[in-house]
Amino acid sequence: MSGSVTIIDLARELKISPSTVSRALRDHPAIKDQTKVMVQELAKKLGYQPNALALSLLYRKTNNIGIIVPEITSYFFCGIQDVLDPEGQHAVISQSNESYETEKKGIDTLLSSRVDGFLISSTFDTTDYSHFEKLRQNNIPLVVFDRDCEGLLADKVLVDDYDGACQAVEHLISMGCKRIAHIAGPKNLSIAEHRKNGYIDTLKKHNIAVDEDLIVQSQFFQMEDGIEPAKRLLSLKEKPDAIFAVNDGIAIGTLSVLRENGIKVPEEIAVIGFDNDPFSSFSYPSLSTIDQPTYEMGMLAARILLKAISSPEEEREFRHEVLKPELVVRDSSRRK
Amino acid sequence: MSGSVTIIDLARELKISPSTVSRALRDHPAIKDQTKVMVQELAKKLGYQPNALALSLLYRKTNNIGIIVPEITSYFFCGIQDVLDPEGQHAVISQSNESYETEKKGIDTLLSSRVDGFLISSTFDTTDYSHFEKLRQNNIPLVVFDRDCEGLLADKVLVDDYDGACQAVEHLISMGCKRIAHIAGPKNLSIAEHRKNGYIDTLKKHNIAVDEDLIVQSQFFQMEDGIEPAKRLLSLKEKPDAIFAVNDGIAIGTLSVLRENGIKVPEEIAVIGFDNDPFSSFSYPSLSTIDQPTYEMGMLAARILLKAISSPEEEREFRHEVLKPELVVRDSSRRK
DNA sequence: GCTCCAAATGCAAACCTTTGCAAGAACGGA
DNA sequence: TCCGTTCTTGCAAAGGTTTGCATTTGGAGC
Repeated sequence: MSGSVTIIDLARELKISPSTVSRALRDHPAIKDQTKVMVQELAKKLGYQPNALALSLLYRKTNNIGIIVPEITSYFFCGIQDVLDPEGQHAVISQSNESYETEKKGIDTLLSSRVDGFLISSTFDTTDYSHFEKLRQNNIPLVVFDRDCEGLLADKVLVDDYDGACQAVEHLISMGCKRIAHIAGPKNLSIAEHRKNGYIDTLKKHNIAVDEDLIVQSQFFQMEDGIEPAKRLLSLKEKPDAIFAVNDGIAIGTLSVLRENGIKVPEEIAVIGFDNDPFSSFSYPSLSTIDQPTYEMGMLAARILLKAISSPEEEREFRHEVLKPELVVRDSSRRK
Repeated sequence: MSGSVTIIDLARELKISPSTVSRALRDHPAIKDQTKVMVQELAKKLGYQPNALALSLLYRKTNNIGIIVPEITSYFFCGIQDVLDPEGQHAVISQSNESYETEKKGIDTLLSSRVDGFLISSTFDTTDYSHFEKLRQNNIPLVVFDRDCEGLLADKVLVDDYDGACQAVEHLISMGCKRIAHIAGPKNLSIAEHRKNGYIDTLKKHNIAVDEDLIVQSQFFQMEDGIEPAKRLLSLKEKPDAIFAVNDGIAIGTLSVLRENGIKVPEEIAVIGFDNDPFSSFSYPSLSTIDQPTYEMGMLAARILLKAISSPEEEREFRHEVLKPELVVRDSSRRK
């Protein structure tokens, strides 16, 4: 940042006023062509770059977007960046690592650095939304994506987890599975709850009794977190013939347990995950799953946020976009 | 950002000057205790937050760090954030997607937003470093990490890829493998080059002839990019009995090809990757690999950068840290 | 009541840019 | 030559904060 040349430097050099330089650079009609050329040439020669800080201060807009996510992944981030970049906006990221405290701190720190708006996907532990409410009170736009915060008034871009779960279970049923188990996600997390509800309702729809023993819970979303729940399912007297895991990580962990126990997938137990993570097509057997449009989710969330930032403060309707997920059938659930 | 309360607001409310308010808030000794209390209470009541923009302008320091990486992953980012956070620094991220042009644009855009320094891991295509040199000319600190830019004068935090490759190949040899193939990475990428050199030198050290047929190249680093090279290796008249892949992604792709061809791993062909990606322990068979200290790399790079930013412009020695990777043996190379 | 000193506070500049308004310059017409 | 336009340019304020220096305030001592 040192050695940067300012408009004042140019003005001094050319013995004209800073305002004239400013106008010349922005091609203001009131400036003589000769002056414009003179200024622009010197600016180029000296490598003048406007000081974004001064502009931010003046216009009360930093062109920085705060992003708070449990874990940063490149998929949705691509979508966000592809929207932000052309608009000259920057992504300032804070990873919450599934910690409510970290998330809260992240908001404060980004807030004090004056980001123009927030894109947020909340943690497991986030049940209290007062730190989000605070944003609205400060009139800072906020778009919630991926993980819903139920009851929070905000723009939202979500995936229809319920529908995805229905598709997954319908598929398993169509493959002839009768005892379908579910490894559910962390308790108070809405996406996990919706997936579980989709599971339950689909069973009911097909007049299959919901057996509470067949619903176990995972603590987190990583592959190793699938091991324990899978073992619990295997220890049942009446084993399931299919497992619908809350996400691909858990499903992969499950596959490893089944493999170790010599259980044939999908012949003995079919498995399906959720997310369509890139490794899911390379697991053994390749994992059936529900594809989420993560890139689109990132784009849409970013677009909505930018619109909210640029639009006047008039009370808008909050948008509530729900993207459709899609069944991807692979070997782990393909019978015969 | 609207509705934010300033020092001037506090001053007006209390009928004192902004400078007094400023000093009171910062606990300046020249201010009467009574005044301090009065100011601090009002500040709290009104939710005053200092305007970081104004401070940045004044101190010529944004407390923003620019991060440019081919693809953002949470592992090294955790390390970076854990260093940045306590120092009140923020990560502004630009993903280059392995595109040189995007990388260059990323530098310019972050530069104009006045980040204090850069953490950079360059793309495949980056052979010209003039955009990095520009940073040094502007006196903006830069730490290169993970992927080396050979010949560039800058602080660097790298992993000893050569040594990692040696460990991998030594291991394969110790398991009794004779015809060890290598799936190399993109041509001009230094880490790929180093890994390949480690492979070659280790073979030579053990008096094993280097067979050019056994060295094939992958185009990128994703799992699907391992398929084509693996097939090429399998089409050889004399098949290899081991494959050292340039990274875990390629190795996983390779495993899938071997599986499809009914080749037993590790009995017929042993496989080892590089990186210790989280999915590598859940592949089938679980993948032997070289663990990289990504978290430490992130931390160290961030620490060095912060130091460079805070230290005076005196010409320092550039630091050149090389972290040691570590062999992780799993099923894909364990010969009884 | 006056002087002097210390304690407490205020002023103004600096960081960099934009922009409404005022002022200066140039020029045409009479 | 002078007036009235029309072009150009400059001034100053605003955005929020810090800080060296000057100023005010208050009280003690004589």
